[in-house]
Amino acid sequence: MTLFEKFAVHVDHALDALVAKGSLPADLDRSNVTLEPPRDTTHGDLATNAAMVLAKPAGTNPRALAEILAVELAKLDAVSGVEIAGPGFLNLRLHPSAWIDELRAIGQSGENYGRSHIGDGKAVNVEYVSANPTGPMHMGHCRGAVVGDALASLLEYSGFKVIREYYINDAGGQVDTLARSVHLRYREALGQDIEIPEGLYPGDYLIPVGQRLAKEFGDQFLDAPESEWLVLFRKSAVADMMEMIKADLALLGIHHDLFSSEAELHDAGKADAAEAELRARGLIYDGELEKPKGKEIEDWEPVTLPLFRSTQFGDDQDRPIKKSNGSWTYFGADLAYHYQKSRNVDAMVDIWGADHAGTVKRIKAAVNALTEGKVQFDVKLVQMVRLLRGGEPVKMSKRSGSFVTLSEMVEEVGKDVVRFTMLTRKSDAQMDFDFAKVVEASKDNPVFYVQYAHARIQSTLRKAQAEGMESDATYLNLLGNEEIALIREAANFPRIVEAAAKASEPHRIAFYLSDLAAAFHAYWNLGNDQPDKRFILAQNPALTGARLFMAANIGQVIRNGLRLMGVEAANSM
RNA sequence: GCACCCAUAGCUCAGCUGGAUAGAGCGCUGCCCUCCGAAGGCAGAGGCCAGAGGUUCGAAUCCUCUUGGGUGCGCCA
Repeated sequence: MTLFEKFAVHVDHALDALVAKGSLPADLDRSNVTLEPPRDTTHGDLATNAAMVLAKPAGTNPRALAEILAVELAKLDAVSGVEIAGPGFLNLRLHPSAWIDELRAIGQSGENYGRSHIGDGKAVNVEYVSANPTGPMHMGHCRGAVVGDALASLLEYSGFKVIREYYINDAGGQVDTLARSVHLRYREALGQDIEIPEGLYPGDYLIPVGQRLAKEFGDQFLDAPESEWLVLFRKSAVADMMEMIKADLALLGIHHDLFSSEAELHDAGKADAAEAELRARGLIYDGELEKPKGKEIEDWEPVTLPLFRSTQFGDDQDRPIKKSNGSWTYFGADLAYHYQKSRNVDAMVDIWGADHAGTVKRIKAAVNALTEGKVQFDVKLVQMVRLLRGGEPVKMSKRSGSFVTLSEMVEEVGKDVVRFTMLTRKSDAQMDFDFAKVVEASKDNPVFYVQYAHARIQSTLRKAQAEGMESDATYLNLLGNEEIALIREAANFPRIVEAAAKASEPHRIAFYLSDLAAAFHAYWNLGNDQPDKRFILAQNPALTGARLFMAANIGQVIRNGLRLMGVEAANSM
């Protein structure tokens, strides 16, 4: 149990005591009572809003309730002082030993410090990346991949049973385009001159696929009609693309548990089942679409299609689930996919690019209707990343097939830099990724800053060891105010992890680590002016051991945070 | 035309799901290496949290409207 959890219980018991005395009603809702470290450290170590939140329903005023609650809290051994402040905050000051106990707790928990059980073993499906299987991963996929992966780790660490899923869109028109593009490369491999028309994929990465098919099938399909090779080439090319994508993801340290195929979903009749279900509930009907506004469409003709009543859920239009040729629309297929998925889990999270923002509402509405709200479903949008180099935009042309690929990014700046940097903004805000800045060794680069703090800790431990001293928890009571301040920051880690998991916001870990690193660097610099504030004091092995113990455990917290982000901690730089 | 996202220091961004005097980095001003890593640190200046209403003990945070940016919007994927 962390220090905050312990004191939350203490506050609860103090309220119980007031109830027992008859000074507080028994049936008050305490869910809004919080216990937090105050922003301003002069306000003490912990603050609770209990008196303010409960005063009104208890029929009293905050100050009066605070007075009697303060008396109860002051009875605690670990509390050295209670103050009533502002509109009715209760500020608690703790004996240093309370923080030193927490430092010991970090030492005992080690790599599990920050782990929690708030997920209660519930199964959560996190679907991320899901790039179309038509080419290599490029930087546009990168942020969603990192955010999704970090979120999955975060949920796992918080006690959820996580399934990392990649949904392969291998049934739409774009994979037919892929197959045709590959057929061209196949002909090329057999010696024909080819020209790649507009609309097909021009990338070089399809050349080896064509060569492989040429080797496998000879000239069997050279002049054959499309109907003979399309399905075969499509399947084969998609398999190749997925191998390529998996290799790209592996460069970022990303490995999914489950790859599900849209085509297989249809083959298994899941989409039809979903449609039947929705029709039975009156959520699908046959009707006509309105002509889209804002854009002139010359060949518009009203057609009767099976429509989902998404207007019932706030969409501005009912949406078709099938096209006039009978095949599934993307929306229809996606609906079926989520329906299928929802049967095996307690919650689902999708990570989508912001370009799909317009469809979030309808899919959430549809899925909620299908699961009757029993399966929590959320879509996290990840905004665009602008690539820069020294402040100048990196030029990209999709038409020529020359975009910045994920593997190029990782090759240039490294996996850890990509991952950390992608988590330095909340995901629904746009971000810039500057190739020059992210590798800069300075304090305005958080990747470096955090790594540097960890490297300093490790080098200090190495140096101490060389001088025959080591981390020792025997004399932790020798630690002073500056050390306590640092421990206080480290002790925030479990709270941050929990909040980040609840909000599905992995970027909070990155910001926290920057704060912790700043606190560490500040502490370190005390030793510049005051030699007795350094870690290694030859004449004082007891204090040295205590400080090294603290340093080692600050390092542990940094490692735990970095691990959630999928970033390795540097031992030297 | 419509939907979604965003708007916080000169710049880039946090702000712990409603808490106290709104924070950090860059840039600017002034300091700190005989030293375990100065690749760092300390201090100062800098704010109408886009604007207007509302909700309540309390709003940058929640609701409505307005303004200004971004993204997307076909039976595409």
